[in-house]
Amino acid sequence: MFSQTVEYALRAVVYLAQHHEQGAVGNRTIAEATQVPTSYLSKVLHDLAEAEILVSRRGVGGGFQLRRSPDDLSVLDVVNAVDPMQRITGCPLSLASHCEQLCPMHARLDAALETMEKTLSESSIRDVMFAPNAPQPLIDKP
Amino acid sequence: MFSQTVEYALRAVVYLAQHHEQGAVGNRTIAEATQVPTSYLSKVLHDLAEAEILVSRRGVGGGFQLRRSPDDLSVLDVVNAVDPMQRITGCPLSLASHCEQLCPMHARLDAALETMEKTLSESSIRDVMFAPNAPQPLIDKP
DNA sequence: ACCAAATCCGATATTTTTGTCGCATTTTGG
DNA sequence: CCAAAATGCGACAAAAATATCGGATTTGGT
Repeated sequence: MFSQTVEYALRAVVYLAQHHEQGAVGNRTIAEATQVPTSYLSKVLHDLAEAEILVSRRGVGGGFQLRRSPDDLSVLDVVNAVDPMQRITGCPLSLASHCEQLCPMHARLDAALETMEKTLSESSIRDVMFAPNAPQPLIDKP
Repeated sequence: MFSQTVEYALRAVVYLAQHHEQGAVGNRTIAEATQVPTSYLSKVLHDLAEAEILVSRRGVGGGFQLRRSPDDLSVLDVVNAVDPMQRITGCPLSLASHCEQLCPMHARLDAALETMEKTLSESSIRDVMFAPNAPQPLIDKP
């Protein structure tokens, strides 16, 4: 249901949130910490930078960094940056009389998508970094 | 978010529910009515038959038919037959301390999946066939 | 018994997603 | 100014999802 790419992007963003004070972090470092293939991660990070979620700095001491605070960044923002949620807006069969109002079949599916979209938009990155009596993302020892 | 295959399977099942009294309906007929590629639909129908959602009868006058009533068949049943929902049960990174309890990041994602799964399981095929002031699935004229 | 209608099923093709590689470009420090 | 560290980026490779084709098999009617 969630693509591999979404999972990777979330790992990277959460990692950067955890190391926010450390300035820019290189692709290699993030890849190792998040167990994502290095060369693929560089693509994902690039997408996140294009979506203005990360800032990238080239050259020595460069790397990636969160552009906004983890409080102002939702999980949905990250998802949409790499693998945008596709709501059902028009009739997939292009039936004329379904254009204005979807049939109940597609309406239900879209309602489910809407709920999920809402849940993701209401979860900030900080929200998913800490929870009582639960381990922290990416960190083995509690 | 929903695969093409899920969309096709739902169209077919709803079509068969709409033509429940007519006995078995051939692949060709369903494909035309639902605007699904004929040869691909035959695979999807086969999967639905294996999942015991449809009965298939070969030979002259054969075709596919719902095995259960549309009231006893949920959207989730159809989804799981062709493209099973994958919940997040264990830590995708295999972190030892996350095995018992997921970190909040994965916990939230899985909660969203759980909500969607619940919604789909609570929607019967009959539920998505009719709604007040809405067109019927697959049928252009209201 | 034979023929035509229909699913079954395996092989193959196409497209998208996921992943890899190498080189160009940018930047800092000596 | 040069070398090393880092991203940018385009081309390529592999895997999975989607789609097509053709023949084997089953079945009912004549």
